[in-house]
Amino acid sequence: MGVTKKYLHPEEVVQLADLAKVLSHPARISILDYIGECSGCLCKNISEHIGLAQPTTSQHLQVIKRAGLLKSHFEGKSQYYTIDTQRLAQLKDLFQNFFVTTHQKCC
Amino acid sequence: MGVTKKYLHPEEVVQLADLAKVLSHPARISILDYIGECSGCLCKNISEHIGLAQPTTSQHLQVIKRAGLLKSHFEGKSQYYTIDTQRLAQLKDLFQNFFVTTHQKCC
DNA sequence: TTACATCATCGTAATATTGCAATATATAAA
DNA sequence: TTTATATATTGCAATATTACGATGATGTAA
Repeated sequence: MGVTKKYLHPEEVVQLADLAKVLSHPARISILDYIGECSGCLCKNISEHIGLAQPTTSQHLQVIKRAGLLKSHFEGKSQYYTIDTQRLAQLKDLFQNFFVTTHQKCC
Repeated sequence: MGVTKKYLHPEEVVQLADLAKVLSHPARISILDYIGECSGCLCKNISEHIGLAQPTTSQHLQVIKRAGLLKSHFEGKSQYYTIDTQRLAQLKDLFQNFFVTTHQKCC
């Protein structure tokens, strides 16, 4: 019915799925790529760079931020986004762990 | 409009997003976990184990299979699913690559 | 103050996803 | 052949996601 039955699955499985969902849209990967490159850029810059409207870009930014992958600070009217490298490393480990564990079980 | 504008993004970005989408549902992660454990199990077993109906489970299995992460072979009426470990390793590298590259750019 | 720039939120339309009952298909066993 | 078992497919309802125009909120500069 369009509703994911999260309660069926272990907490850590749901968490990994939620993080994968953040990366499951190309715009959000492009955004992370771009922010990494310019290290501190504006929503407007990002929106122009990836070719999506400003509100759409803002929405994607919120999704990434909610997952903890982005930090931001205002300088006057402008909000500069940067990647939370610590959280990124954490994410990397989670995925790595999943792949390694799954692979080991198979063999 | 519910439609992802994939044409805006580089091919490799779209590919990574597509693979992340496979992992973006807890049922599909649970399925991979379970198949890893029993290494060769039936749709019915899986459906009972994760608590989703058989058709729903079958759908998820197709999604994972389409991404190349599952192999299967029939033994009589039964279809045994196993993980394609080579493809899994490939996926691991893709994600790893993304995280490392993104992290390096930031610093 | 006014005018402008940046960004988030709201409202809405189009489309995608999730889940299941019912059904179809195919093989095994009786 | 009939019956049972395993799985895929179909059809549908509920919900989620994606995208954008319009609007609101906030701060800067004139």
